[in-house]
Amino acid sequence: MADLDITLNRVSPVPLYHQLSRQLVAAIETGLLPKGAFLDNELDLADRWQVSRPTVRRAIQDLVDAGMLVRRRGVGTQVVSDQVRRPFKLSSLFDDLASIGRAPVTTVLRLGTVPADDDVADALGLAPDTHVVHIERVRSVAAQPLAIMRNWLLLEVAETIVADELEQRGLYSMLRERGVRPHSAVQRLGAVAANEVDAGLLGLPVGSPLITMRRVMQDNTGRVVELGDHRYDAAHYSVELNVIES
Amino acid sequence: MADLDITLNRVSPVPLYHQLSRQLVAAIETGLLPKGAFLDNELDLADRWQVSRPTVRRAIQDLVDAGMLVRRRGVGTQVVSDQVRRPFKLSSLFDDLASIGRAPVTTVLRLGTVPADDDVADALGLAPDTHVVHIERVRSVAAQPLAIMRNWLLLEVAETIVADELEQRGLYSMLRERGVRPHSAVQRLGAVAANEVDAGLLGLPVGSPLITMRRVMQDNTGRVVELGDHRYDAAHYSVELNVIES
DNA sequence: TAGTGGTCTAGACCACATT
DNA sequence: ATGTGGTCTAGACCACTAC
Repeated sequence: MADLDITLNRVSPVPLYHQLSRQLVAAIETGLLPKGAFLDNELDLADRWQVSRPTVRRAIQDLVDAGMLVRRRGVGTQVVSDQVRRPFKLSSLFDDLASIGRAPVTTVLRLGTVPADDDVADALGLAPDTHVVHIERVRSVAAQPLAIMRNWLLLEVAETIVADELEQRGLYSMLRERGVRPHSAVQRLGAVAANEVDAGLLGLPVGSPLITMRRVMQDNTGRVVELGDHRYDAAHYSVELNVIES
Repeated sequence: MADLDITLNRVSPVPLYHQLSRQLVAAIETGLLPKGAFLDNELDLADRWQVSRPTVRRAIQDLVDAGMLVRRRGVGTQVVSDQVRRPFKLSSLFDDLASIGRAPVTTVLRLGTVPADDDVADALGLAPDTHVVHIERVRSVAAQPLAIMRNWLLLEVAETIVADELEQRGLYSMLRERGVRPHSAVQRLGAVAANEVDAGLLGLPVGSPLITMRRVMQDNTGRVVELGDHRYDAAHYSVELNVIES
């Protein structure tokens, strides 16, 4: 791996460890560091790259967390995978589909302010009947509906949302623009047989298998901002995630 | 939060940052650090606990990764959730069920050596027709079958597995005993309507919704050890995961 | 015995948010 | 202007693995 050349810019606002980890990822993806290869030890790397050992360790740790490297005490650090490992991020289906090169179309079925029912109020931590913004959308690719997306949002972050914009972008990017910084979400994945309503919206026979995803999202101030209840046509959608032992 | 008393054992083999993070988790779960509360700043904490600031930061980072704390530069570190946040770990269904206090029963339907078909060989990175260990099990709780679990494993790690033991323990704990240290897995979740075979095994009508989970597991040497193809009764099972923005 | 990663320290300077 | 977390350094000692 000695022929791996790393360039660091100490003036850049990008942290050194991140500059390092990006270039390591690139080296693995291009095959310059093939599967099974060992990295040099951390002290040598720190010396060669002219950074401290903690900085080297932090860069390596990012790749370990992504499942691309394995460290073993007394042995060394080794490339375990040359696949692109996509972490399971806080993203919308729109982003998912757009990123795989297909052109999704969104139709807004409902958009308006409604009193929260008990379930919604409980999930968002509001008093029952507090008014919230309710959105219902259908996502399609190549005229094939793939997903029904139902969301309930705090009034103060969503009241300026209009349907036109929702049909062009993902909900999360609109929220970010309004100052909401998503931090964490609890998601529950399950499956159901399509009822009449959902089957009709998706153009499927009643009873077709659907993936259900229910999500409660908090922003970086700890405020619960969004409840999502989505249903995906299981014939055309699945969820991939990487799990790393910690 | 000044009344939070932390005790550290510097002789223990448990790292200081882990001793700290465990006690912070406990303080949050017992309500001693309620939702919304701020931690003192990192320098004060380091001084009070008589550890260095990097050690404090590492302990806090573990809780941030678990979604229990949020850090904001210039502001402070705040408790966002008093929920028990279970990370999505490398675990088997057996562990899941056992941990919620129910008593699962495992029935081994098949256990033996078979030549790998193209799909299995490809997933495990073997030449076609290499022999592998194939296992098929059904998991039940209270006489209700919940899951069908089909696995294919490398001969060298699984050839000593016997059915009796499989009915008492999770597969992963048996692998660990044989020196396999699971490191990462790629999982794909989907849904299907039950076919005749699976419906029969689960005691459900044909067409009932099932959750499918396909998993490829690597150990800490980068070796692909296991392929799993599992089906869960969606009426009785779902998958919960936390997603943290990074 | 030699070499590796794992943990820990005691500082330093900076970017950012708030007052 | 002040206080916060974010980054980075240059060491140290230890636990584990392999030979």
